Amino acid sequence: MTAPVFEVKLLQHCCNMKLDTIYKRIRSKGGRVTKVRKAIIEILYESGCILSSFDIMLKLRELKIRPNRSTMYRELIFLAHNNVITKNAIAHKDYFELPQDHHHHLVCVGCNSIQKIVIGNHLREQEKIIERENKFQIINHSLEFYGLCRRCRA
Amino acid sequence: MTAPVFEVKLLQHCCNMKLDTIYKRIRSKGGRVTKVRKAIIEILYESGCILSSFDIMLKLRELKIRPNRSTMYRELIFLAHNNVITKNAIAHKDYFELPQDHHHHLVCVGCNSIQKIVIGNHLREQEKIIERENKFQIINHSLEFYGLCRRCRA
DNA sequence: ATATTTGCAAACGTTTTGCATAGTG
DNA sequence: CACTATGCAAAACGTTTGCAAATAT
Repeated sequence: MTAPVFEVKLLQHCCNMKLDTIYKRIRSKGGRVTKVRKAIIEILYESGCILSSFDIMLKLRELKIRPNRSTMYRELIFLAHNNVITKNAIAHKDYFELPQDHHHHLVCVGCNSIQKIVIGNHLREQEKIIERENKFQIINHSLEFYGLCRRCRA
Repeated sequence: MTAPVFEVKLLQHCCNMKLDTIYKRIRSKGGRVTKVRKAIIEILYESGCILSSFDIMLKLRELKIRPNRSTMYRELIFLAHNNVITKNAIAHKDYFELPQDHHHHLVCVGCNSIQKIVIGNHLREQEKIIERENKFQIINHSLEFYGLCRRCRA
């Protein structure tokens, strides 16, 4: 019996939504497309990867935008609450990304870098069984692989 | 094409090691089997499930053991560092359990309860591919399913 | 005019630290 | 005796809150 072949590939820029669609959604919820809010979305859009609150704060600084910490945290809550970004707790910290095709993360325990990977969504089948057997309604899952990235292995 | 059938079952008490083996390991590392340390291990052994630092503190209180917070945190670090317990960060908090057969967790977003599930270790195959394709050496992974438990669904 | 967004200061919950004391092998 | 474990106080860390002022529609 041969092991099944899973598809594995890297993702680059691959947000599911256009920026305009995102802004429209914000306005449709009664929100305003402010400088900070817009910048956060663009930072996530440009980077194409998962970023911590702190990462985002740094990138805002690069853009000469210096919101108060609480403002930025509130923005992130607002955006996540309105499904404009997704929130993911990894190792005591919140990480954010724009909605994209189903994927998971490789977390380097050496340098704390996080990279995306796409593996076939084989958990979906298992989720159905888990829901049935445990009478537990699954909303989402989080799967991270911890290890050493290429640089840190050397 | 029929969906593959995955094995799903609940775990109860199922630590891989006997308590004596654990104590021996601690002594072999130059550690002492103190009151607090022993109690923490027994609490995890008895409960058979994953517990937060806070949970453990509460259970210690039930046993009339009231260590300082820092003592307990240091114990948990010591035990995890010596592979007597495993540490798992879920939603900004550390959770601990005794080493046991490979399993994952169902995290209820309603009541924050966490239950164990065993699913066939299908990730092992994928891990090999991920390691090869990404030149990333995987040490372990963490997989949690978030959703609503039976009680919270009602 | 009204609601949303912001800054500030202060608090939160969890975890870690430094240092002196107590306890154990 | 030398070393490990503990208590205490204080800090670190990421995040959240209340409230008043500023801003946008």
